[in-house]
Amino acid sequence: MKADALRGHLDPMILAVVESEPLHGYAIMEALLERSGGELDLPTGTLYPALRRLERAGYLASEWSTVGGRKRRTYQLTSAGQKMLATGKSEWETFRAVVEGVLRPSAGH
Amino acid sequence: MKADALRGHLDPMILAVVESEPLHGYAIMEALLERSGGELDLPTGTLYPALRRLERAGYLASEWSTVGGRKRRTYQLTSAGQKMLATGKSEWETFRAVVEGVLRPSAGH
DNA sequence: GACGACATGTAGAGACGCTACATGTAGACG
DNA sequence: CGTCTACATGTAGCGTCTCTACATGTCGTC
Repeated sequence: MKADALRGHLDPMILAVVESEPLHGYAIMEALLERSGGELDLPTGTLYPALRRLERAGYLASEWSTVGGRKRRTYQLTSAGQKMLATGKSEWETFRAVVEGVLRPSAGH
Repeated sequence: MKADALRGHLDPMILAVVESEPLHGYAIMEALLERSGGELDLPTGTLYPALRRLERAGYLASEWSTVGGRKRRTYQLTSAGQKMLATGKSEWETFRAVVEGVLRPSAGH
């Protein structure tokens, strides 16, 4: 999977992963890896800046904690984030319909 | 639909449109608009550079003609372009599975 | 003591879709 | 004749996001 393909689609995916429960960065990485069937193995240079961006935008809120001597920054979805996630899901459906409408040999060309 | 969403997905869409018949730039724009149900209205600053990029990469070949006093550059798919289109379609399926695996409330979270 | 898993982060590069601009023809309408 | 819309192609420069590479540190195990 090419890197560029992810553009603009990563944000809702991150939000989706923390929807049911707050997670810290590393756990978000693992969750994405698992939910994607091993396909989505984000480098830290992608994930952490994305998380900060989402927090700055008000979609996530973070909190530091220490577990087993390791510091964790745990992110949870804000109410704005929930709305954004819903929007993102809806936009994904649109996008998907657009791509498939173009890609599949249309009914009558 | 956000601009970034398109990143990395535009190329296969363009190739798909010229698969069945060669088209010139403006006609490709119209075909994309039609196949996408009016959603995909590309600005010329996106389409024309993309076409040149695809030609430079060897996926498209172009030829000038004049129709009704207007000059047209008509693009057709090369054999490399056909392969690329097949790859692109396959990658789209993967990508789609990844996004939906993450986005939809997973079976057991 | 070294290594792998856990955990977070920054700096800089590269790619590409967008806005805005530039150019020109053909046909319709008043 | 002048203006406007559709047709038709193109470039310059911007902004943004993901990536690579690097930096730092803990914990448990061998």
